[in-house]
Amino acid sequence: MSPAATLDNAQARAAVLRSANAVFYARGIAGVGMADIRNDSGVSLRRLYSLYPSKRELVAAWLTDRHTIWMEWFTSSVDRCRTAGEEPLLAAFDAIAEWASSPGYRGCAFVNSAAETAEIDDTHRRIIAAHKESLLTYLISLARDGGYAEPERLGRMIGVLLDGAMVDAAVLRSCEPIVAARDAAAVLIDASQ
Amino acid sequence: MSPAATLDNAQARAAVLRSANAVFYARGIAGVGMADIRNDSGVSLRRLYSLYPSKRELVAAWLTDRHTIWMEWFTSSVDRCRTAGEEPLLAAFDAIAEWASSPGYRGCAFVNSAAETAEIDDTHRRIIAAHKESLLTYLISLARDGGYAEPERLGRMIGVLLDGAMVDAAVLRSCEPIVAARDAAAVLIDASQ
DNA sequence: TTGACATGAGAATGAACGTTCTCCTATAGT
DNA sequence: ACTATAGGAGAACGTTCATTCTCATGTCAA
Repeated sequence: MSPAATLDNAQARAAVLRSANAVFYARGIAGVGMADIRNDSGVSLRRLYSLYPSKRELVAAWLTDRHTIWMEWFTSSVDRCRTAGEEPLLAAFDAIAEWASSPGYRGCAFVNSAAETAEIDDTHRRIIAAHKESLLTYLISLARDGGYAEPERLGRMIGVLLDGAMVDAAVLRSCEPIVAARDAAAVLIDASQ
Repeated sequence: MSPAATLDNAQARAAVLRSANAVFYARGIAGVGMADIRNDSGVSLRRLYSLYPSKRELVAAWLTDRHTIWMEWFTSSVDRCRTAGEEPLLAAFDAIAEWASSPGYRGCAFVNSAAETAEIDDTHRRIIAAHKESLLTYLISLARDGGYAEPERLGRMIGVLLDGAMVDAAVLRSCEPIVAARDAAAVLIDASQ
């Protein structure tokens, strides 16, 4: 099959997606060329195009991949706090706060990508919307598990707060909006007892 | 001085900014070329560059201009509802909901611009952050005028909700997040009585 | 009228970038 | 060993775009 020295398709795809994740998030889709992906991943342009026939398709693959990665990170962060006895719906904000404090934080990759009209097509838009729907579904399930009144309503309210927190923390380069959002979430949760 | 048939600098600037506002918001900064601005405004490239020495400076002028325009629209919308007897902090969400229902809605221009790393520089980022600070100041003043406990805290919570509502309405192409945000704001306001 | 200057229309320049192509190496199956 | 094929390196192509330049026109002050 493949020689030991080179990567098989699955390995090459993984390398490309890893680079795409780093570089698209850091510099935006329009700010990254295919040559940048090649330089970062070590996968040649030729192979890159054999794996992903166009930049659009690479972006779609990246968004899909990032959805999985992000949701795994997010749910496991919440889980960790849940087992530590914290209210999961509040733990969500702690996870975001920790992320926002880390170097290179630029807000939500999906929101940022959606803002780049020139680089985004309808396929991308659908992936992004599906990601937000998925996040909402998860938050609603947390609200349901918590036994609150009107879990769907509570979950949606928390969802708007979370997105606002991610965006404002990036724009203002501060965790203060996340603190305010968490604070608000606590009030909403109290009111849903 | 200037011939009657041509525009003086002030008129040309106004025409350029009007076009910039339409086209940068609709297609993003990277999605618009200087030639597009010329085509839309009728101001020649040469004059365009004599008014704004670079695209960066045009973008900065647009952001500054849009801040003024948007804040005027927003505060007057809130005022209109205030005189109609509605709680101003809730009227804010109604204003956003009406905007989001109008054709061409693409979320908050400042958030979208901040997401375009490749096109945005530090000057732009400062204008954007100042806009959000200004919005926050206004919301806090509304909370203060409403006589609520901890108006700064309430204003900041409403601010995160508003931004989340604008973003999510754009991403999901739905007013539902705005409704959820308004709903949450009502609970927060109640809790601040 | 004449010369200095502003302006418009749009061509030219130079860089960036998505995508394809060429040349060359190395491997795998025979 | 021999050929067909995959893959790498990176040049080449075609386009887009910010920015500048040229040429032609028109205006104002004298």
